[in-house]
Amino acid sequence: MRIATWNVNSVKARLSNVLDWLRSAEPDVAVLQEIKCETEAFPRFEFEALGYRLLVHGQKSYNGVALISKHPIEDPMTGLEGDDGDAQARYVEGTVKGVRVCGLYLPNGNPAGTEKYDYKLAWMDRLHRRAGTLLAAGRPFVMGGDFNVIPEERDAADPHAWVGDALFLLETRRRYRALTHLGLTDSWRALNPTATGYSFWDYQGQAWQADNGIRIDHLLASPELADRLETCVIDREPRGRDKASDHTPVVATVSE
DNA sequence: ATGGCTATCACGGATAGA
Repeated sequence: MRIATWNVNSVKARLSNVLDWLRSAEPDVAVLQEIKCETEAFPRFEFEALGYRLLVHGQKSYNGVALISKHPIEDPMTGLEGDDGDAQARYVEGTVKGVRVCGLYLPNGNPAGTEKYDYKLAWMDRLHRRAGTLLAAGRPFVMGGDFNVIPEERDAADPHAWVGDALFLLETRRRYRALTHLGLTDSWRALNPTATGYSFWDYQGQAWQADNGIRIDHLLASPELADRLETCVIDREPRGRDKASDHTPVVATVSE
């Protein structure tokens, strides 16, 4: 079973690129971030034509996430618990073939020292609580998405450029580490322990051409799922295309 | 580098991203 995450940066602007990739990579399940459209405006037909079922949680203009699956999606859920006043569409959850798949778009948080950063940290605390709840259930799950967290210096081509940034601040990384300390496994890092790999390259400054990237898109596997991990790769191909998203997909394979 | 690209909304330029 192939599980993917991809921040597409607008599902409408990226439609042909996303569909092309789905046809070639054939993930069983994928979580998409920054669809940037309302739920009703998601290009449902085009995805269904490729055999995908959809769980969409959108909003106008910004954010928006989706879970797409070749298999039935059971117990669908949208929104991350813990703040009834949070109107931003950043979280979706559903069970596919016995695996609880969580798709998330973690707040960017810049600039640090503002309410935006406070929102990011609070959101991470809520995610931590959700992970604890799922761990207590004892069933396999994966939290995948754009975490907007550079876990370590080696996850940035130019780590000094990120000092003071909300993606790399100690408080941010500490909270990410709290998730792994709960027992979640960073799938790509676990299977590529000494490799360098990035999942995002800025549109500016020739970042892609210079491979000046950061690794911020992650698939965190629960212990039950980590035992089944076979491969995890960052697929750089879509990033090199015309009209590319600034993120590229991360794909894990788990035994059934 | 004072984020020098991109998408959205809405039709100019602000807002957000990372």
